[in-house]
Amino acid sequence: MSNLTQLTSQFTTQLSYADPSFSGELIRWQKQHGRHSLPWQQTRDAYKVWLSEIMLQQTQVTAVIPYYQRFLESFPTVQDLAAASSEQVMAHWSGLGYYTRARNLHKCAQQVVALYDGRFPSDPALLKELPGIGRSTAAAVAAFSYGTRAAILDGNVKRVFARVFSVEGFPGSKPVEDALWLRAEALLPETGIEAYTQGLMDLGATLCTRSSPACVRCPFQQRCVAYATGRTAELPVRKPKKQQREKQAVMLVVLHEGQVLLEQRPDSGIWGGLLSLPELDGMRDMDEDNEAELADAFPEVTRLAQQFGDVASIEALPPFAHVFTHFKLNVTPIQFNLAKRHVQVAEDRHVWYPAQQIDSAPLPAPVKKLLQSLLAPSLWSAS
DNA sequence: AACCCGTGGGT
DNA sequence: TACCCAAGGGT
Repeated sequence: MSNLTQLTSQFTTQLSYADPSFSGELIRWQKQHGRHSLPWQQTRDAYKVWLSEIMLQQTQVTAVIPYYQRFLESFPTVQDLAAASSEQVMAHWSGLGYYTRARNLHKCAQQVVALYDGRFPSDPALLKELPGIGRSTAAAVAAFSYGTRAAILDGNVKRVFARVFSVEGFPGSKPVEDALWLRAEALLPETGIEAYTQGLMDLGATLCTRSSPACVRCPFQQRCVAYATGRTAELPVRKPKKQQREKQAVMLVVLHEGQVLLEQRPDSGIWGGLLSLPELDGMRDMDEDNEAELADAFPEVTRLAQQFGDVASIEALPPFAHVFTHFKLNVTPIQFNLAKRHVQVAEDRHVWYPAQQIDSAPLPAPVKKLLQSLLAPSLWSAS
């Protein structure tokens, strides 16, 4: 195939995706049936739009709302966020997951202040260069804040397109995603980008849901190939599953006079940049013989605890499991009550944290939950 | 290009 | 229960 033929073919393909009636129907539907009173709507403040879009990455609306409100109360402007300490930002994000988002959020705020005098650019190409903003988030921020004509492609859009146009293949794979981007660009309306973009999200979130979609109320019922062929349950194609691994960790709960010993985790890897409980030798791959291994670990973990002070008593706490997207972590917490605390070197990653402040500490959700149950107010005086 | 990165809710 | 997956980005 000649280069010219190839170009012509691509161009023709892209043109064939275009269909003004698609955006027209969606915009009409969004204005009448879409969502209009989410906390980050009814504003064109790019800071608020951007904050909501970052929080909503791979995260459901109901989970985001309280975090969004707390963030705005503590950091009303991008300048406030840029000036905040890293620990303040991480503490506000604690429990929301994907903590790289929080570090990038902080970096992004600082860059917007330094490079753009606190005003987010309206050009998606410039937005995409900022930390934590990819192609889809850049388009959403530009569209909602400035009315810029740009295409999003999130999970909602992938699901709607996969069904309406019967797009085969896992939407996360490169070739399928490329094809979906082509459609997303081709279907953009000439005007009304805000209602159109919101409409794609609303349709996917409220009607065209993963299971039992409300096709009877769908504006695209007439043109939906998956509906016509009874394949809404098969599209979009599921992610190919791979077998999950299990890991185990022994966590130390070292207590002394109402304070608990915490450890700063590295920026990369699981729970990056958060505080957490000290662990025995990191997280280990699970083998068949983990009970024996745990028994072996007891003297080892005791020696570790003795680095921090004189151990007065030891108590095995109930083990629990935490399931991640890609592995399952079995945690064995062991409590050490210290009679006397050793002096710490200044630059190590350990910190004594007051039990009263656990609620606002930058901790992973399961660790915070464990400490909250353990360090209930009535027990503060215990050790 | 495929994999890594959290948590909570739904089925 | 175990599995799926949600307003994705970084590497």
